[in-house]
Amino acid sequence: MADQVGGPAQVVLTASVARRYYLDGRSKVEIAEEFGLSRFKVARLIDAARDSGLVRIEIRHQGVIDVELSAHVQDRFGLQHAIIVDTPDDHAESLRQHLGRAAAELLSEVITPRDVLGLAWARSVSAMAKTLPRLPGIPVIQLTGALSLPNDDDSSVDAVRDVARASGGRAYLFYAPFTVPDATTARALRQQPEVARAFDQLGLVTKAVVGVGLWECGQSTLYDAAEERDRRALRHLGVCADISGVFVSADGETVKTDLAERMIGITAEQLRAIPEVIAIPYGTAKAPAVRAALRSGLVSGLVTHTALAHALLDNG
Amino acid sequence: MADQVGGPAQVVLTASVARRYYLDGRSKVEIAEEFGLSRFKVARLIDAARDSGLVRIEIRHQGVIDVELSAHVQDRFGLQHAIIVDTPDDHAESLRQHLGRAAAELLSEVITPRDVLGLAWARSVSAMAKTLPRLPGIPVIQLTGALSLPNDDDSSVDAVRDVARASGGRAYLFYAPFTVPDATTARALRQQPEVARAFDQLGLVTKAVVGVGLWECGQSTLYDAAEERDRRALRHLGVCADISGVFVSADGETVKTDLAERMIGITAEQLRAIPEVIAIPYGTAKAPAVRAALRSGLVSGLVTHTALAHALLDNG
DNA sequence: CAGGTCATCGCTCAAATGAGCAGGAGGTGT
DNA sequence: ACACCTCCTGCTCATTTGAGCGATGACCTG
Repeated sequence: MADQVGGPAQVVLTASVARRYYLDGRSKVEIAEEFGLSRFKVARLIDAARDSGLVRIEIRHQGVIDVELSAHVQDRFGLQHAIIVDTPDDHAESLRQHLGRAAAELLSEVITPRDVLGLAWARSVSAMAKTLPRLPGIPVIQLTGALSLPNDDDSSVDAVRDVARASGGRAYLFYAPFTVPDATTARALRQQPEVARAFDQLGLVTKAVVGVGLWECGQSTLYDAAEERDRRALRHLGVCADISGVFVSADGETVKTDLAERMIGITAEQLRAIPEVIAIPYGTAKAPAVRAALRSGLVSGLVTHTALAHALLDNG
Repeated sequence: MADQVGGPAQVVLTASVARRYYLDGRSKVEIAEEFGLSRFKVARLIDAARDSGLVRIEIRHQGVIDVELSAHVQDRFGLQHAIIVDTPDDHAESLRQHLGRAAAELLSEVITPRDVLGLAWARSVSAMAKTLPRLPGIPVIQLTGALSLPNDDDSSVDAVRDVARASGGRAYLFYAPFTVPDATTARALRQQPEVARAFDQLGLVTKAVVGVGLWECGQSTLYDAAEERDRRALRHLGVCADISGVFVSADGETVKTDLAERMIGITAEQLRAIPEVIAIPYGTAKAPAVRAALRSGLVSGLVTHTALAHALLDNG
């Protein structure tokens, strides 16, 4: 890698040849004729130019996406897509907006007119829905009920409606809570025409966007909304992450729970049947949950920020 | 050139492919197999990566040589060699040393065991001789007499002796002034055994190093040493530059002068017969003289500094 | 919904390129 | 001086790559 090109005349010649080749896009044969050299000599000069560092090639992106890190994460976890946004993560709201925008761009890029889109309830999914510019006219299916949050004007329904409006396709939405006190109520709700109609479409969903929660206080809206009994029960069952209501252990196994019977939402089997599931997690604290989600194989796409990506790689 | 790569997934894919291709040196076919693409797709991604600026290729040299400028000058004036040294030009002595070092490197690079080297009298040639590391055992011929300079311990003879010592070859040197008062004395001096022996070799010289002076006060040691009559006479003859005693007009024509008969040195014809003549001019004021010298075709190699190179190109 | 327009894709064929090899020049040690 | 050694050069042949083409599909418009 040290400058081993030779004397100054050699350096100048090498630089000229390298310029013609890399910057002007000439072929080595052309260059050989121009300089009166053999094409082999030209090839060796160019090799020397690269080895010596006289030619420097760098790949970088001036946008907010860290392409190297994205590729690394994608490769490391065998994902179909990984978008790592280089953004400060001190403010949750702005972070969510940035990730939402990136996810919206990703979605509008990968969606085709033949797709059927599923949306789970999550604040990051809502953020995405708001910045989504325009989609082909595809059906949009609501995957889960909604949890009402204090200081929050979004709901799962809004996201589905927003996206369906952007696409011009049909919206399968319903108004129902994510969790109810008992299994009977849940069954009854699932019989509701709107809910049933949406859930009938679940098998057709080809792409979905979900959130990921860590089964700890403040790291999952589902956890925060649950009763203490359920929190403990699931923790004892080894639940580490919830993927929009589907529970997963630290080693990536799905976990069957009683709570599931009291929920209005997609099941683990149905989620696994979706070819592409994009998650939009944020916050380094969630790293164990994201790791579990990635291990489970339920998630095939990831949109997140650099800090969480590094956390994933450091101990992944 | 604007980012026209597509969405974020595309950007990440393109970056990965570009990395594999440019940084890891994989073939496009390999990359295509690895990513499950056609090799055409890979090629188009790589093209897009270059066009969009995602891949940036730059050619630069961390040494003192400005390779781009050197190549430009070499091309512009059709030179065999051009070495432009990027060095501050406020101090003549340090400038001379830098150019001398560069010229020494150039010379030791281009000289072969079959060459016969000619050295003219010039301070820059002396500077070169001092830093010359080692050469093949070749003959070294003194091309001109010497001018004694105040505050200067060098002479043409020293340079020839230094270089001959570095090469281990034979030195054809003599002790004579560059100019004498009358033609008769000059003829007599040329009959001197040492001088005659050196001049007999002139036809064999294959490479020479010379200085270039501008025919103005302070820009040519020959001018400064000349009498006022000669200064004016040559100016009226249109002399612009002196190339180690060979006079050239601004449009590059050699100029016959009376002064030439009173000089001990190489003639225009003899100089032209030398396949490679390297000049080491410095100081932006000399730009017109250097231009004249390059136009004359007598000089085929140039070692100088960035400021003079820019001056040459600006109005060349 | 039909037809036009545009971009994208993968193909063919010829040119460009790389890996490895043999010959030769220059340098070196005995 | 001689043999040896190493570096450099240009070659052959197989692989890689690029230019241009037709087909496909998405989007636009009437």
